[in-house]
Amino acid sequence: MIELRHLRYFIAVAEDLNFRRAAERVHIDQTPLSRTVRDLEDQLGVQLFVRAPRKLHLTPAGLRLLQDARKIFIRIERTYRAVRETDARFRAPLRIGVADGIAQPKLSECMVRWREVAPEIPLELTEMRASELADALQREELDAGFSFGLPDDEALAQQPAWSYPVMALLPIGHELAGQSVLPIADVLAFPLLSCHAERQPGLLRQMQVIVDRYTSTPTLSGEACT
Amino acid sequence: MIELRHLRYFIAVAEDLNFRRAAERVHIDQTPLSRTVRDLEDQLGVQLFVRAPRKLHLTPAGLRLLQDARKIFIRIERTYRAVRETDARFRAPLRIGVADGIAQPKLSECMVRWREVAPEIPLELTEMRASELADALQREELDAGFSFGLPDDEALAQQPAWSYPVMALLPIGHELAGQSVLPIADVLAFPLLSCHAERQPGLLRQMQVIVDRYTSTPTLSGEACT
DNA sequence: TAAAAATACTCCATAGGTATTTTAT
DNA sequence: ATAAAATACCTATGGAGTATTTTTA
Repeated sequence: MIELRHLRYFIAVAEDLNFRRAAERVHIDQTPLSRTVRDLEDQLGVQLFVRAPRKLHLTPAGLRLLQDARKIFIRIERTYRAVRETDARFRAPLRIGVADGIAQPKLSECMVRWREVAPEIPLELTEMRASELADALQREELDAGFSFGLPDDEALAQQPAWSYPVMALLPIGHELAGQSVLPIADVLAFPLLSCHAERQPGLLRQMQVIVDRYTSTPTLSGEACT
Repeated sequence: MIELRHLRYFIAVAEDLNFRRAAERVHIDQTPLSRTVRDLEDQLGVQLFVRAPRKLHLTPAGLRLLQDARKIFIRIERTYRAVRETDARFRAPLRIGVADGIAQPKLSECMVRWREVAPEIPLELTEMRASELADALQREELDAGFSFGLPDDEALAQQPAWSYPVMALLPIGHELAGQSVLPIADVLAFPLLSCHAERQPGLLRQMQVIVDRYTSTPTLSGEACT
């Protein structure tokens, strides 16, 4: 079977037209070089060199092989480079930002699933504020992020990933305490504690939407998602 | 050093996504196959497969290598074919026709010289009549030929290759015998034996030219070429 | 005779094989 | 229990080296 070794050695001899010097170039002895070139000729069934005692020269077939073999090596090297580049691109960790105090259980579920789907691609999670997350995405310092929703921005795509139930936290003696499911309107009749406007702007916005919807439409009476 | 062996084995595994079956395809055992693919990965410094216990799949870099490696093998096979064709074309013997009883010493001189100049291209000499030679050249069954001159023909190119001295063969007691150099006119005063009109038409034509020139111009007295 | 390639042989590196273990279904 | 790949170890092919011969300028 013809191997690249054969072609490497052949090229050296064809370029030097001298077995001794060619042998030095490829760091082997003249003997195995001669033998390997001869082996190549046998396998091709073609004479590549005319071996005159003092002068060696290529046959037309040898010239053809020299030209093509050089191109083949260039192609092979290019392939190795492309493969390494592809690897580098895909082995870089997927950089994910987490903002707004996204709950950990969901995230670890995601990470477990990721390991099943693409174990060769590492994940890099970074906790940050929502505004920093938006900036980092803009600057392409992140590949994706999780947050409770960012202000609309043409340069950012937002998709719902999952949802949380809205819970009411009440003092023990509160008149609404004890019911497992509360109509939103009932809850909104009482003063509420807002979340931090700087820290969880997305969450605040979502809460605001709910409050607005249920307080400006008194006839609405459905239950909140449990 | 990465050899074609590595790429051949890699392609088999990448196509089957199963080391066992791939090993059968390339007629080796699963063990050396695994080892060789691993060796390829080490040399490239790139992971080509994701080895999950029951399912094997390519990394993006592996996919890239598969695509490129296939093309490389196609290119290599094409090269071998081109080299063999070049060889076949140039190794075909040079077909030469010899007619008109061309003297052997000159021909063997030519053949010796040819071996020096192009030992890898064999010669194929064929003796034939001059008319056959012309036909064979027309039909491209010969590459070249030697003769004493053929009738002019647009499709044939004729070039003087060498010349012979003209000798007079005389009976021992002849009045002209004994002189080492004879004026042509003296010889032409006697009846001459012509050569065979069918066998050596070219030679006959050349002799006729000489006879015509020297008998129609009685004042001419120079010596023939010695 | 000197210079270059081919021969004859020797050695060892490594390609390939056998037996076994590991791992997850 | 089974199936697939990895590990450990062994064998032997053949790639590479040393010494020598051949051949022609």
